[in-house]
Amino acid sequence: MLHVSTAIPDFSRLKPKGGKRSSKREQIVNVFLRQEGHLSADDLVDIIRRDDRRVSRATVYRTLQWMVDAGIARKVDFGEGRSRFEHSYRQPRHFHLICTTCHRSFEFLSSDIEVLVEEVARARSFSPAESVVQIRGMCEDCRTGKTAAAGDDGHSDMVFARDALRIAIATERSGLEFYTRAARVTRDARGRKVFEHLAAEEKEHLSKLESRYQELLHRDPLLEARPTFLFFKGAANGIFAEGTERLMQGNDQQALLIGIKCERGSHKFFKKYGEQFEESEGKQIFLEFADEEREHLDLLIREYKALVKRQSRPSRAPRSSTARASAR
Amino acid sequence: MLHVSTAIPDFSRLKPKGGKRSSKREQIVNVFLRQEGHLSADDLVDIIRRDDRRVSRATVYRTLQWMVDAGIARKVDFGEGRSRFEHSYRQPRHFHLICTTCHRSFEFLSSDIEVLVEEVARARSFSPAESVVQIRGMCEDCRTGKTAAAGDDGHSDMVFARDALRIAIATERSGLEFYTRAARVTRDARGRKVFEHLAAEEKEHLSKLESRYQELLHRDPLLEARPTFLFFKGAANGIFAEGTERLMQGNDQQALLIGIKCERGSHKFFKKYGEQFEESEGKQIFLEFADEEREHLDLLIREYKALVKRQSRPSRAPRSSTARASAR
DNA sequence: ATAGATGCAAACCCTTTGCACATTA
DNA sequence: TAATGTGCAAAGGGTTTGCATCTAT
Repeated sequence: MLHVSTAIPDFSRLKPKGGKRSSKREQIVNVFLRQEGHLSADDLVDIIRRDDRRVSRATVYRTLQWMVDAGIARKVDFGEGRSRFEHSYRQPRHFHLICTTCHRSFEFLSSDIEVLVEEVARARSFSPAESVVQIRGMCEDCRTGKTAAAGDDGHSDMVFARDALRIAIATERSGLEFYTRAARVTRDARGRKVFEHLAAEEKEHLSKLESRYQELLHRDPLLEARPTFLFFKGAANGIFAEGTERLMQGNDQQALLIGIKCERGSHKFFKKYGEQFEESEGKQIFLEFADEEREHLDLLIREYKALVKRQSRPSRAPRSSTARASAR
Repeated sequence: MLHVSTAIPDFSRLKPKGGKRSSKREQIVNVFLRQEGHLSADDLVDIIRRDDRRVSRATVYRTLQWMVDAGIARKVDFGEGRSRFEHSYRQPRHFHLICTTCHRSFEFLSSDIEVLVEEVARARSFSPAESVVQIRGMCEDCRTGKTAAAGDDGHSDMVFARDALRIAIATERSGLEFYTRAARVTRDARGRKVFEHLAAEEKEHLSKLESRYQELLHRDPLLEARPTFLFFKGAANGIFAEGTERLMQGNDQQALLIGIKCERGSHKFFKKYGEQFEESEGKQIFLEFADEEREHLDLLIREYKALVKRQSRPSRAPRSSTARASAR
């Protein structure tokens, strides 16, 4: 039901230490890459043997080790007493929901959990290399007694793109709210104009993102119902929301500074994750969004500098100190 | 270096299905309970054999299984290809930092991570039974090349009590801030008095908690430097902070409602965790704190009802709208 | 020709089990 | 006595390895 990996990268140059080409290894690698989900060594042996009976178990084990070294595969341990292997080229580290009844596993990413994990590690002076987050329990299918659609989940690129768009849209919305309010509370005419300009841009880009989202849904009408893959709550809701709240308490200069801080946080976040992901529509969305935030950031910085310059001049505009009692 | 388990519960009645008393099993259980940290079956065999050569590996495995069934031990899998076992009577599920260099492991608890994990599970209609969070990397000792103090960390009850106190103090502080501000913005005289009363109570209890904290430090001067075990950021900082912000936008009635919501959240949180923990000073602190919050909650509810009643009467008291600028 | 890949079977590691014997209720 | 615990050795499952053989460069 879920589509097969589309863009298989050139793994031939990924050889760990210049191994030789060999038909068997390539065969095993190809079969592995064609599979979705989390395979045990035995699963892979079975699948390989369907095509070619004369492949030894040892070769499969050796090839799996080779793939791990080459960065093609990642070894995961679900506590079953044996290892499983998943593709590692397509996406960075991620977390798992593991059904202890049907033994299927489902992937998700959570920047929020990652942030907390990093905080814990820092607090304990620990250098984290790899984090394992596994939620074990019973999946919906097993609970409701549905005929579990065989195989693992193997999240598709489209779900990834959908979630990336949702996060971008949520961020864009809170950015729009921020600039709208900033424009309202800014007294300096030029500053207000900047915020109005940015609000207009956010609005335009928001509608672009929304139509892109619709277009995605059009490609797969069932897409919206698919389970969430990216849990990026903090990023989607938090970055601008906090700034918006702080807007009321500051002057024009501070409003610009808050905007700068928000855009910088947003830019860094989307860039960081965008770069981690492998080639995919979701990655594109993250990187494009990072670029847009960067542009806003640059504009805000320029305006901030200009404002400081203007204010430091002797003939600076008089500051109004009336705190408007806006609708409360 | 870290103290040995103090209050070993009566595990003789914890027998899974009425097993018989036997010297060997008791011997193994006692040795296990005397150890700190995460032992492999082999570790345990070695230790047992130091006392008594005539204990078979099979018996140790069987006894470990028995302890898991009895709730004395918990099996953990650190992905080493073998199981490890930790005490399970002292604390509920927790997470691990695992040093892949020296193979020691360190425990921590994070309600914040737990909350996120539950959110993910809910979003994917998954019934979580058990969550595994492992941060793998390099510990401070290995990074700085210090002579790693052998053995695992085995967090002590005192660290637990210290962290429980810290969380209680942080919550108390933000509660104090909440009531102080609530008293300032409340127009209704009786309502104001309630908030003032609660603020005074929080202040008093705060100083009690602080002196208890000092007393704990006095018992172990190095305690403050020990690494954090409880990461309860959201609980410590979040519950009242949000309410404090919302205070400004509401009327007296809403202030009471916000207070009720905060105290209820706080009470539920401390009760939930307090009940999970095994007998210890930390558990006591959590439960005592939960009780205090419950009292506040009840008071607030009574006051809220009284206020509603008064306001619904025709001859209601005139509202004074003077916001007292109390000592700030 | 030579380094590396493969197949096979044996070895390994951790863990469980069958069975005879010992211990406890 | 009946039920359960223990030791020993064997078996089990997953994985690795030694070695002879094969295959690409």
